Amino acid sequence: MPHCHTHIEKLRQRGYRITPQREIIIKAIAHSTSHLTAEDLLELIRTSSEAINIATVYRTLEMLVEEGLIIRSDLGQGRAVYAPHQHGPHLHLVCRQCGEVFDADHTMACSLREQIWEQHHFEADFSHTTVFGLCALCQKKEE
Amino acid sequence: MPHCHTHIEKLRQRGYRITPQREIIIKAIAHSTSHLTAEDLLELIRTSSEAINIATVYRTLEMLVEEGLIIRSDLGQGRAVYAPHQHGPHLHLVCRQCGEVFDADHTMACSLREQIWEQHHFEADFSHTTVFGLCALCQKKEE
DNA sequence: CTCGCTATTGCGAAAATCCGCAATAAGGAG
DNA sequence: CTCCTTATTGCGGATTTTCGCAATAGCGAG
Repeated sequence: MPHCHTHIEKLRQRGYRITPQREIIIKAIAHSTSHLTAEDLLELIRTSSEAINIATVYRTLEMLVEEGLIIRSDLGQGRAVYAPHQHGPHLHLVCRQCGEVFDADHTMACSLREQIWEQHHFEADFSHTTVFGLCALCQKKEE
Repeated sequence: MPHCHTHIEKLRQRGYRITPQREIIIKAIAHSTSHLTAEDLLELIRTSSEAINIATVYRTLEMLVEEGLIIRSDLGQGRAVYAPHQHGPHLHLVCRQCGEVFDADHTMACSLREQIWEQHHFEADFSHTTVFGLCALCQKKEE
């Protein structure tokens, strides 16, 4: 919630036009504490304001992902979830079991980035990479 | 190609029924050298044999992923690609510009996996993690 | 404040993916 | 080999996500 205006300013500076639809979407996702599907978001918006076309929601989400303001995770099952990216770049640890998303410092990936560069001349960007696995809780449940 | 029968045997032992459709799909994907979408696979199959329903392709792919015989990566743009798991797990380096996919040795991520474990008790699985970035070619074009 | 360029929206339709259900067939038992 | 159980297929249709295109509307210039 304190980030809405920062985000909007950032987008404006990068040459994006600030439309009412974008403001609404940005506010809604910034206020959310957990990850949302595009449909969730649409529902949220519908209650508080004019309906926004679902295609616009998808396009805005795609843009926000590209600009690094939110993150998108494909959790399988043909559904993607979106979440605010409030504390700067980081890795996303997504639990395969419960779907929970944890943030990890992306600087841990520095040496890996260097190795990839040396071997493939590929400039890897770990600033919002999604890593699947099992969270501590679900590991216990497995036994 | 040498793995088809191993795969089929494995599935049989795990209680799956071996249908002609499954054999065809397993052979097609095992023979492929690169990543395929479900549609690619359908096309491949159509040329050599009876048409198989696309839903069956998806269901078989999902099952093979669950059984760990193939891997699935979401490369964004609403498309998933599937690849044999025979050459061992690997990282997917996806170029943001041209969309090309490169494979990298996943053992490079070992130390990162350990760090994540120490800091978050999260059991990360890098066996088919997708890393976005810029490939060597597109880096040159950027200048 | 008005004008003009062009980014953005909404709409309808196309893709991609998944799902329910009846019909079929794999594989074990006899 | 035949029969039975039930996993699997094909089909049609639902859902999720994307796309093309005409209409709309930000926002910078004047």
